[in-house]
Amino acid sequence: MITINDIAKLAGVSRTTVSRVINSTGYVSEKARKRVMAVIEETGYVPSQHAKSLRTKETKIIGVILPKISTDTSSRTVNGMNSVFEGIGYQILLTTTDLERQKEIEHLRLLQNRQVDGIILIATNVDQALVDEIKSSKVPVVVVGQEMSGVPSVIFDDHAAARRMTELLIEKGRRSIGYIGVDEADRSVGVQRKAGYLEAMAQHGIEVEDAWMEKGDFSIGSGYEAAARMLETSSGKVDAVFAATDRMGLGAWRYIRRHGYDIPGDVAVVGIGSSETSRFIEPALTTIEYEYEQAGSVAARTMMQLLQGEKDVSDKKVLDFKLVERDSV
Amino acid sequence: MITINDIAKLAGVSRTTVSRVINSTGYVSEKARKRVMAVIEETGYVPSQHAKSLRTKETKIIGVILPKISTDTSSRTVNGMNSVFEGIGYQILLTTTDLERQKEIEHLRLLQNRQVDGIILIATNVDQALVDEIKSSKVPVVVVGQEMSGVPSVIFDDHAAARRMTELLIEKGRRSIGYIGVDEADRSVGVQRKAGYLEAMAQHGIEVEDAWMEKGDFSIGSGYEAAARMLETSSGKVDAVFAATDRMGLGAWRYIRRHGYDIPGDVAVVGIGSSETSRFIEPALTTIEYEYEQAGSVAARTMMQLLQGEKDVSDKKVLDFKLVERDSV
DNA sequence: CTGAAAGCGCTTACAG
DNA sequence: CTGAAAGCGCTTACAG
Repeated sequence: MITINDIAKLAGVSRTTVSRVINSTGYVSEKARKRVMAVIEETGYVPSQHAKSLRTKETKIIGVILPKISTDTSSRTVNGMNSVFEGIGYQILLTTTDLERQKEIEHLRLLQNRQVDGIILIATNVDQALVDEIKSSKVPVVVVGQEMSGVPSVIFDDHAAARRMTELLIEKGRRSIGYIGVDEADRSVGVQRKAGYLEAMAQHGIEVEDAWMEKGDFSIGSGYEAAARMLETSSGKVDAVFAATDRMGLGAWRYIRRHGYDIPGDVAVVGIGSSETSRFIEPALTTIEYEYEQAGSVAARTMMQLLQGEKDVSDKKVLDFKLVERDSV
Repeated sequence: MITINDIAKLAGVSRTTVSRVINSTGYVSEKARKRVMAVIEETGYVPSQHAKSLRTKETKIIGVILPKISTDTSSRTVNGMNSVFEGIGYQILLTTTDLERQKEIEHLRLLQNRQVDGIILIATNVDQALVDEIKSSKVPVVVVGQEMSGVPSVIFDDHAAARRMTELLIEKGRRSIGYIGVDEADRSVGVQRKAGYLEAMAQHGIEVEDAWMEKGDFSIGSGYEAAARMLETSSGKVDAVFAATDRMGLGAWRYIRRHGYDIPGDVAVVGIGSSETSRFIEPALTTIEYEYEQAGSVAARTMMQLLQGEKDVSDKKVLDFKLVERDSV
């Protein structure tokens, strides 16, 4: 392996000088710079990041923890972050928990050991253990997708989005609106969205029946099952199904079509997330679109503020949403 | 920051001993080990990977270059690699080129600077510049998805898969089979699949008309456009469309349905890749399923062989495929 | 404008 | 079973 010492020797200067030309710091004569550059070019030398980091305590790497890499959500968020980091010489180190909660904590630790400069976590829960781990982190952490008091977070207005969607359904004349939610450990999806739905229903004086409330686990299959239970127990009384996520909405959509109901004639189906498949099916799913790219870039910019030691970094940025009305209502 | 020296002092031993208990190497008395462990526990000490790597020249990190993170293909491949690496203490550093070819080379360089132990590249082309970069790499490189002579690669049998699919269409009585391919810089998708299609056609004595051959760019939209051109110029003569990828197949599917044709009554549509959406639409798309998880795990295992300096690592592993017949034929 | 020297936090022969 | 010392490849005051 070729090192800074080799370059120094070949260029006939000290390694201090080589370091200076590499980093363009301090004074270096034009002649020395030229010679060093030439040698670097010839040899294809690249400085060891480890040695450098060991000295400077900086890695220019931001660790990103994703729940799942295969989703639109993840890729769009990462793209948003990339757009900010790329220009300023930062790199992203991606890890994925594959939806295992325990791994969020594990990866938080692993990334710190790798000496990343900061960590952006796309969170799926607000467990106390997670919050504790974040608060005791040596490096700045920015959370996306969940609100955590005292931790800089970028979130969507899940409550308002769900309320708006429910109102659309009510405007369209639906009254018996079933809801497919998820576990409440996920505050954003499990709690906020449900609250938005319930609030809209209450405001319009519609009493929500027990049989209308179902729960899934984010998967398409669980949406299918939930729709089945809902339509069986309330014996076809439901005239709309609101799924907290597009994937579960897709499952519900499939159950409903398979069992001879017309969408939206008999039952309307809506989701949240604007996935590719939701746009593609016929009738296309009405959904809420979140600006994931923006979430990514806002998170990245927040991280940079933290890294630059800015004091007044607000610990909560709420992003907008857009209602996308399609054929399923 | 707390270092190995602090631990040594607190535990009343030398840092050599601390190093030994951390890495479980050499002899350490039970008493010393206990004391050191206790101190590590209390302080929450974690060794600096940079310092460690600087000494050992090992990082236990494998860099992975993905063309796009949002696809099923990518996530399944990464999962396959994870299943191998997780057990043996290796971590994955993910980067994405977002389909820009130049970035494959750039990332190859960046990862080497980060001193990863090896690089797995999910390749989209076999440009000479790329091959050169790979061959001059300081660390082992394994390529997935493209055949590169002299470079260990894991590939699918694209030629056989396309031929098999074409034969299915012919068995079903189709004769005028249109083909939507991609640029030939991509040997696997652009060249091999087309060759398989052409071979099957030739073997069955069907002459392929110019108007049946179209080209797209992997996107859904390009499949739509290609189908449009195909059905217009050959004035409805085509009775099947074979798209080299599911996404383009989806586009074709959409065009065909929108223009009043029945699938599969008037036109059959098939793809390759087994994407989620392809399964979900009605009629569901007939496709080829590749074992991406297996590709990932095979690539990971090949990497480990390379890292362990094994001599007889075959530089070409060809994976199987499965024909998934659904409603679109 | 340039270089010698110290030091970042580890591991690993070597000697005991 | 244990420790002193050298060294991995850099950067950065400090002195000239």
